[in-house]
Amino acid sequence: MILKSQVEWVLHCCAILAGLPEGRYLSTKALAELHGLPKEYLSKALQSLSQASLVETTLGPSGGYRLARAPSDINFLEIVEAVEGKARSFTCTNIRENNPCRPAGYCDSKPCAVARIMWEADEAWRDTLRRVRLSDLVGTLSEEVPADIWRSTFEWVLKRAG
Amino acid sequence: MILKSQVEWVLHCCAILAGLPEGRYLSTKALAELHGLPKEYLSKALQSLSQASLVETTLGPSGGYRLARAPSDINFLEIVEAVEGKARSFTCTNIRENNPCRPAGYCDSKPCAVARIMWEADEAWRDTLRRVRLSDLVGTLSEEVPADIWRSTFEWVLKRAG
DNA sequence: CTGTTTTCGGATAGTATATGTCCTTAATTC
DNA sequence: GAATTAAGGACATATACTATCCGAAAACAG
Repeated sequence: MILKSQVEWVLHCCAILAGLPEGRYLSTKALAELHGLPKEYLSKALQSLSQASLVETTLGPSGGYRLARAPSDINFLEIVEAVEGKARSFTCTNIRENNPCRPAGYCDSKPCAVARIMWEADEAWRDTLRRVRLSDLVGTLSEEVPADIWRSTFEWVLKRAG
Repeated sequence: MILKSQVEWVLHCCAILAGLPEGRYLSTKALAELHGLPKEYLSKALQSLSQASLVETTLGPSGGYRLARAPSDINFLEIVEAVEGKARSFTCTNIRENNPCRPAGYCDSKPCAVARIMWEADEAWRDTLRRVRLSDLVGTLSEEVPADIWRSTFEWVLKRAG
């Protein structure tokens, strides 16, 4: 059970977009360079954010991405699910139905007990991510990243933001 | 992020093994037939349980698997990790190090803030599974599965248990 | 002792998914 | 009109999952 590397990518990208001034856009090219990522493939991940309506885009030079909502109104789960999908990590194939001791045509009243437990764990994972806002990440980063690096990074970004 | 189907398989198998009388063994063949699973591949999953010391084995006819500990002393996380591995679902590749604004040779004092949040969610998932004992599953099943199916299943099992 | 059954490990093949690249199209800016 | 961008399709590669087959060693029955 391994998350796509795209999850890591878009989380870092969203943190950068969260620091972008109102009305400005940042391109795939800039985000790829800033994080040392393959531009073409990162583009696919950003398209996922776009399809999930987490970011807005414009075309042309000075075009790119910006957040569609305030960082305090976007949580981690939304970002993760945008690229990873909303499917549960555990899929029940109902192997209990293969039990040769079952009467033919017997129908279960409840979903499988095994699945219910696995889904509960899945929900705990989702709940944790749902509780963390993008603004929380930005807050942590602005505290932990050395001030000069933090500042020069956004100078670098603003120089490239349309 | 999708768990292997083997996870579902071994959980159901452990539930059956938990109902096995003291000192008896159940073979891969029987477990595969009972759940309608490919015998050879299920064998790999059961080997994982064996390597994790969750089950004990004997060879020869009348050989097979039995639980190494009481069902109340085995939790879901142990079983899941036996086949799924103990690795975290989110792997941090430290893309922040690619930031061109970083001074050369700069070293981070803490693990990445993004990773810490993702790992926290991972821990919530693990905690949930850790809290559920195999005996809890058996308890639920014995309540929910119709008594006649439950009984005939274990008659079927005992007929094949060595 | 011989033959059968079992677990276990290695080898191998097929399938699905993840990763990565390339190209075209339409919109936007200058 | 030329350059730049997001979007999406097509395609290739890599990695993991699923599945099967085989041989070895151990246990058991006759």
